[in-house]
Amino acid sequence: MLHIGLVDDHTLFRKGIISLIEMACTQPVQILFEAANGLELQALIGSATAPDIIIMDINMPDMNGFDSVLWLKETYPAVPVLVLTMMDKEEYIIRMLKMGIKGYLSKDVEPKELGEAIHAVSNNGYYYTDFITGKLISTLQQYDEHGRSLSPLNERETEFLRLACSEYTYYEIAALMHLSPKTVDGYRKALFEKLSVKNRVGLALYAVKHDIVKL
Amino acid sequence: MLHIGLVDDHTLFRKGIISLIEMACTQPVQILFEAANGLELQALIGSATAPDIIIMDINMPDMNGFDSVLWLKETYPAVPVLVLTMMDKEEYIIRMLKMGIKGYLSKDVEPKELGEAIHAVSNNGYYYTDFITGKLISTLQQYDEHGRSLSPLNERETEFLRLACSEYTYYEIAALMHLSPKTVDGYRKALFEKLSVKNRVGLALYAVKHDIVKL
DNA sequence: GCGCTATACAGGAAAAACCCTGTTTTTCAT
DNA sequence: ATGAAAAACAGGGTTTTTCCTGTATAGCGC
Repeated sequence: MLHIGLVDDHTLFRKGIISLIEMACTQPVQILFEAANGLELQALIGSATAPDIIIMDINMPDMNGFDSVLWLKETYPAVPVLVLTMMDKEEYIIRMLKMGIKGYLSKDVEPKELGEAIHAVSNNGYYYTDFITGKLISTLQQYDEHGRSLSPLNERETEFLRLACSEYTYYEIAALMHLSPKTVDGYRKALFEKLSVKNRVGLALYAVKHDIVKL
Repeated sequence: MLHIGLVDDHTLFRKGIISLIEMACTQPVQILFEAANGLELQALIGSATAPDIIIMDINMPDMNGFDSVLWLKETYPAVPVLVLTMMDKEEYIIRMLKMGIKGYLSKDVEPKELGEAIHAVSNNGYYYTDFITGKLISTLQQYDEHGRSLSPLNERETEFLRLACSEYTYYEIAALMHLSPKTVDGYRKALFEKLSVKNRVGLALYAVKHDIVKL
């Protein structure tokens, strides 16, 4: 018997997945718990035997997939996580892989593949598709010919970018960061170059797109 | 026999819904077709008898829910549409209701409610919950004491806002809109007031937040 | 010590954004 | 048709952003 924990904020999606798993799986499975977010997961996971696999979404209210996996790795490091999400941004996959998830699946797959992924994770310990491999390669290609990383921003730059997504003037941002306005001016210029944008709007949209600021 | 058409870009979600409908429905149902977006819907709907109900998502690639409903109302005006989405923004609901959809359901409901909605639409012709009513009321409250609308942007303002979320200067935006830079200046000022923002970054973030521009 | 790199900082200037006030034109309801 | 509202537009000003070039300092490898 395969014990599954399911973490996704959309009830209909959860129920649909459960229905599919129960119908399609060759192996007998049992849904140990359903959680709408990380907080519910924390409350529910202790009340049963540890699941053989946790299927996890990323975008969830209150406590998202990243924080949930982080907590799981500290508290239940042995429980494998299969991320099932429609977010297919490179950064998300990379970030999740670094956290030690065992598989990453798009919601845009056939039920058959979900079944295969579940069994692969429980039998082999992992399930990575060509899709993931492709994303990883495209990430590697985000380094320029000098081997320098193009996008990873450092602490100060990230802080500046966050503040640039506001109604503060650069002068005010400088004060908030305890820097000279001229230094902030340098940051702006450097980021324009790094992120290939031409003005502050470009910075703001980049930050939103890459979840450096949340809306 | 109840004939259903399903339009949603996520395969797993579609299959899950089908599994749920087939298991839970008291009445015998048949899934006439599955489409991943409006284009697929256009291609598939003619190849079968007209469905008794179409279940439709909003966020879809290539051709979204709005355009799909628009097309349906022109081509198959008699086919009722039940919108099933996770987008619960007032503007979306209002826009869809104006287009004449027969029901609006969040993906965050119990399967039971989906079944009820399907039967209500096919029997009574519509299914509107308290959730919708609440959203409608909160929309009505978006008018100030003078009865003026606070947020609904008109065509030109929306177009301007879209262009403001770019790296064009206001001067260039004026040219693109065939207006004087001074008029565009007026738009900017008016929108700052309307949207309670202080600079162009505020405009851009508002636009993203309200899905006036997509990232 | 000697380069190398990253960070913090300046002067100066041009461009763009921002913010008033006020005029003309278009639209539209009665 | 006509008066009110909305849209388009200007003059002219201040502030902010953007973009140069160039300097000082601190850390690090060898």
